[in-house]
Amino acid sequence: MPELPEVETVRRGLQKLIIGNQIVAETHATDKSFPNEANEVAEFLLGTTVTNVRRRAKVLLIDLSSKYTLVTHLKMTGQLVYLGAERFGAGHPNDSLIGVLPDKSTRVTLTFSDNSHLYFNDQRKFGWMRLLPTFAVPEIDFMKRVGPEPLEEVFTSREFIPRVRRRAGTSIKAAILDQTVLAGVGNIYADESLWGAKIHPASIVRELSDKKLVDLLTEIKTVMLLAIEKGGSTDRNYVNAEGKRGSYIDFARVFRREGLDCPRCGTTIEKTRVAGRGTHFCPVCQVQ
DNA sequence: CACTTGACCTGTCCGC
DNA sequence: TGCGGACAGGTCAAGT
Repeated sequence: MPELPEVETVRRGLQKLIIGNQIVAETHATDKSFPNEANEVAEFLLGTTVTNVRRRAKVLLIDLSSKYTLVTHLKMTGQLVYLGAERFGAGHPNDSLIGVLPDKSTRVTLTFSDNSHLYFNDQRKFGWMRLLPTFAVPEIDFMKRVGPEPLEEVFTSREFIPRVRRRAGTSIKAAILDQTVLAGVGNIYADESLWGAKIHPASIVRELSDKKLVDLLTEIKTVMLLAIEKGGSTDRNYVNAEGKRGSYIDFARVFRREGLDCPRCGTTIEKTRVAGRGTHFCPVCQVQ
């Protein structure tokens, strides 16, 4: 599911909902979803309060007063949903995509002292949640290897171009999906950005001019900002911290629009496979 | 080293 | 309505 804009939307929601909350209980379905030992949980999670909610790449970081951090990767179908005490057991209000929680996809449940809850749901079980000392978070393999945040103003084409060019022999789509090149781009925003920059997703990196790569970085930043503004994309499972959908998909130009008209030139959008992923593009305005 | 493919899981959709 | 296969927003290990 979630790419940078979705995780950022969840982060913003949780920041409003759980900062200052005290955690009083934790349960998990399997050790794969939450591998920490019970004694670590008792010592560094239970009784602590949430001090901050951060994001790095597609990883969500919930800092605790114990100087530990709950590190969560939602992978394809993960959700972090908060339910206030007044709704507990009653399902979600309004336009939520979520029914009564916990449900069969619930992997981890945190209970706060006011009897509100945070649920980590994950249909496909690819995601995980781990308790780590806050200082140790940057030391995990993923954090050591992951590239720069695309929305940092200091991240410009000066840095982007040499990083993409390390993947000279592969497709540009594979290059920008590579989290060590830059952080946070996934399948939806890769397709959307490449359309914006008029680059065919299968173009080989070494064949692309620097100017094209400059355009691409501009598009990545623009698309990510718009997607955050729209609360992310709900293609299937994604919901924010309140269980609600994101609406970027209504503004998508190519993603999941195969058979429809390109909004720029009117040509029928095609779907193919690039870098092992379903890939949407306009065969006329996105040239190799 | 650079690059590609399959594996991890469950659910849904599509064609027969 | 049932059944098999393909596919789904991410990452990693293992293969070439």
